[in-house]
Amino acid sequence: MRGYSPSEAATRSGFSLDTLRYYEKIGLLSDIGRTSGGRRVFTDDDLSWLLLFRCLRDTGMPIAEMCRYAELARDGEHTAGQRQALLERHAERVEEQMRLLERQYAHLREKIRFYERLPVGPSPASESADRESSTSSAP
Amino acid sequence: MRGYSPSEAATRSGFSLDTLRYYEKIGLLSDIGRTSGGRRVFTDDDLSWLLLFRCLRDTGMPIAEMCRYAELARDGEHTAGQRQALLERHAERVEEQMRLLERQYAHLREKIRFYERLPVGPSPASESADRESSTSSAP
DNA sequence: TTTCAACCTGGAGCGCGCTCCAGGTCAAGC
DNA sequence: GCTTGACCTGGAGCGCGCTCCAGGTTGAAA
Repeated sequence: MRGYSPSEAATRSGFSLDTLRYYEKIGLLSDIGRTSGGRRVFTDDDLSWLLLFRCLRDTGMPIAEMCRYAELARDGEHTAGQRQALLERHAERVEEQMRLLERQYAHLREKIRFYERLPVGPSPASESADRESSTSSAP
Repeated sequence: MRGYSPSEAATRSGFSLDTLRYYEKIGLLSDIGRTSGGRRVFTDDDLSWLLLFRCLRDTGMPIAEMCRYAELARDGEHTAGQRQALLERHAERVEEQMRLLERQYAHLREKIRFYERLPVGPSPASESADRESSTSSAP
């Protein structure tokens, strides 16, 4: 149950100092402890919240929805069902995101293979042949 | 080699009409054909560019970099190497993105399993036990 | 011939998620 | 006691990628 300085919390969570302050300002983080002098002190608990937020942001959840989740958590144990549902909906979106990403990655790889097959350097041979489909400047 | 109306190009590419116009304005698309009356006519070739842009956007490439790619393509066959390199760098970033997404998806799933294990509804049993790690309001 | 939806242009506006700044305070080390 | 760097606040600004708007034109169908 140690306390972490703002910069330590920043490095551990991967958020910038400004972002941590911003998150507190908009109410995503709340009740962050302070020293007598007014400096923030982050607990392990705060840190695990931050890691969750890191997860949710990295998977594309908008901040407004994270706020909703945090709010529910603050409202107490009886919102557990809603929180679970929220995360499950998000997980589904993430799955779709992963499928899309994989599809488009395959597309990208195909494109790269097109270049790999290309005759390289100053070989005066086929230009404008073995294009992809059409006859003009293909991507 | 048919021609497509703007709205057809939009639905086929998944970009909005405004986005297509925007892409032309910033020079990402160029030399889009016009009717005598000034309406855009998209060719199959334009469409395949759009599908490539769709791929690159979906995988997170910034527009500026797509512009760079398009510019290189316009500069002719001799930039093929640069274009290939650009795509390969991007593919590497996409791979990292996929790894991160998968990691965080696992994290998210774990979180959800935490809720699934939770005693549900008005069972007066353990509250504030079987939390994740600490003793206070865990995420 | 008239209608009307689809299109055109230039430019302003917006939502998101930070990021930066000025001007000040705090506290650990010398 | 002084220095110095980490921290504080409120609020403005920014970069990105569109999105919307006003006001006008086009062209296919009825």
